[in-house]
Amino acid sequence: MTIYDIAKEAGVSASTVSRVVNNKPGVHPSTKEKIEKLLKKYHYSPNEMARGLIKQSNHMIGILVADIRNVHYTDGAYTVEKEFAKLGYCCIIFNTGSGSAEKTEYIQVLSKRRVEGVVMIGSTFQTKEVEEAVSQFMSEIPIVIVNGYLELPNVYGVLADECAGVSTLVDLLFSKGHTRLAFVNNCYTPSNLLKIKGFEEGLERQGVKEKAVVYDAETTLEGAYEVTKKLLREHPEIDGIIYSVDLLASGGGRALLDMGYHVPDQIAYTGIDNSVYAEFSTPKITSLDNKLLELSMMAARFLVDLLGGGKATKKVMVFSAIVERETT
Amino acid sequence: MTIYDIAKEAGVSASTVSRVVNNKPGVHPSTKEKIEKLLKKYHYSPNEMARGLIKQSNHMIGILVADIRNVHYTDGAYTVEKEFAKLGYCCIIFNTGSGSAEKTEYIQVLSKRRVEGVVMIGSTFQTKEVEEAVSQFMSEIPIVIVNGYLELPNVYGVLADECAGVSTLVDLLFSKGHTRLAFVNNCYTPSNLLKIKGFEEGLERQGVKEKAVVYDAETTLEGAYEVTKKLLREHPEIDGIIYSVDLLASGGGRALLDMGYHVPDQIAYTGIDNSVYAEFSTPKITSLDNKLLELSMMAARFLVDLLGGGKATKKVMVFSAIVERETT
DNA sequence: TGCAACTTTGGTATCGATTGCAATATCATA
DNA sequence: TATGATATTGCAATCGATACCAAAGTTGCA
Repeated sequence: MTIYDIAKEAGVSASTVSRVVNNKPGVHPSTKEKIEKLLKKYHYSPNEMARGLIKQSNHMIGILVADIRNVHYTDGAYTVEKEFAKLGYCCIIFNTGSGSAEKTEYIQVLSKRRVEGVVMIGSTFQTKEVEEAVSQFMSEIPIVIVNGYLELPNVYGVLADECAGVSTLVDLLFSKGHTRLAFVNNCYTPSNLLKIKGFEEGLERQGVKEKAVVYDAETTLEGAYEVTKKLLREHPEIDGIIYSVDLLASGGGRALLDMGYHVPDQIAYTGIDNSVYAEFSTPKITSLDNKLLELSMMAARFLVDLLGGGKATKKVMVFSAIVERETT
Repeated sequence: MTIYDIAKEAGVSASTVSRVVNNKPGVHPSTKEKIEKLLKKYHYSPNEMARGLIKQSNHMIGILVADIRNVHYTDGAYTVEKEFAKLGYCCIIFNTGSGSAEKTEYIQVLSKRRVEGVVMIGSTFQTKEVEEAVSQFMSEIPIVIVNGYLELPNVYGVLADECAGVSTLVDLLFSKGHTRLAFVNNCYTPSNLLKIKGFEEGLERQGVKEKAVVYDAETTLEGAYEVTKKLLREHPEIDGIIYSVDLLASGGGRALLDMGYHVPDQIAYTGIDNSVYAEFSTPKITSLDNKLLELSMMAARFLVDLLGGGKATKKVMVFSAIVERETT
């Protein structure tokens, strides 16, 4: 059912039907009523592709999510979606994974779809390849990155200050008397590099002169378990561990228990992300809440403002908050 | 940058450029090369709205998710998304919430967007209102519902057999010597009604004559906590509880602990959904895995087949599996 | 050289809407 | 009844692509 079908049956022109569909003035009440009746009868639903084509605007935005294993990220995506659905926008969501190749591919797809704005969620969007793809295919529309930033005129960033956050974790551990700290990392994302930086800065601020102890682990419970055992074998003096993600902290905590350590007196540890792992592990894990949900909400608001022709801050850093539980 | 801009600069017609863009034969190699150079130079990206309009197909599908608090649902949505992204489809995702009004609204939105297929995730799509909206606005495209079904020619269902599942939970409890059972329900969704039915059928099969004990609780840890206490005050004989969702089981379990019950000897309980609550609560909760991820994957495959002109089973019931942990 | 066969290219209609302008109808007033 | 003002309506161009068909150009062979 097109606007022409309706027009023919009503004995009017397509223009008139269009006016009725869009509730525009200048249509005789009786004509309007007749047309409205037909619209209902045939459940007419305007073709948004055609409309988008002529209007040069389709009320679609794109959402790219880097890591769907992180519930905060997916929740963030839905937050953005809800915010835009309220405004009558459609969201095209792609789960890009952590690689750059897929990301640039999806950037091109979104460009072809002529989305009017994009929200990217994840620190892994902060790469040269993404930057290039954006500047080539998306230089005309506003882009807001959650937990990332690119130095381009149309890109805005809403980031957790993970560096500062982790250094406050160091402070916390020191304040509880844990001064020989180690960091267990899972992978070298921009975000994790900041965490390590925060770890080192925290130690420095506390006057520690030696090189920071950093171990690598697989992103699994078992990986963390093994690495934690290895860590304490090689560095028995360690009495505080910061894990780059809660998952690791959960697996590591189990290792500590099995090794007979008393938590948190003898050894304390924290996770990062304040995920379900932190909340539901035994013992419950002290963690750093990056407030990704708030960040996503802020990103959505920014994009809304930008689409409305308004301004937004180019780069916002939000402080993370420590959620203290039973491991410190 | 449109195809005409490229054509003008190359000194050819739009038709020729179109042929090159779509890699169609019949273009002289030298012409082709010249055009390709320009396409790269200007980062030409074809307007998919225009393309969709003329081609009468835009490679978009819609995903409606009823409940984003259920991680399995959101995971399911991403599973579907990934499956379709592989095939070059775009997914428009809407989080509809549990109400019917929003659902019918989003069905209309998807219809205007001319999506070629839809996946709905959640039992709450199984309502009269949704059925009507679908038959009015979406009778021409294939729809697959995860955990739901509608009696319409273009609707396909992939469901967990929750009724059978819960009755096997009853069997499990009986086999462990727990014969005075209660069911704690959170809300009366079609899915939960089936669970209750399974509960009653299970009891009947085990030869229980009395009326099944069913309590209602808010969908919160605290709600389950309170209701569990009330339940055991009013029915001290109860020695087994099935909670309609893991969240309740987690909260209820805490109440049992606080009341001094010994789990699972004195009283046993289970959740449903096999969510993080089941896995991470202490004690770890025995739960029913509805295999929503597999269901979603199956739904995606069905829709792919249907879009490819193939057939799919109208309604598939998948057996749920008990994941036994520490509470039974 | 002439003609058929094939390759390459362009013209034009089309998809389903919107929109400015022109045309017509309606009405009030002189 | 004539006139101008206003209310309705339709025409035709447009958005950015695709696709069929015709036209032009090229090649091979008699």
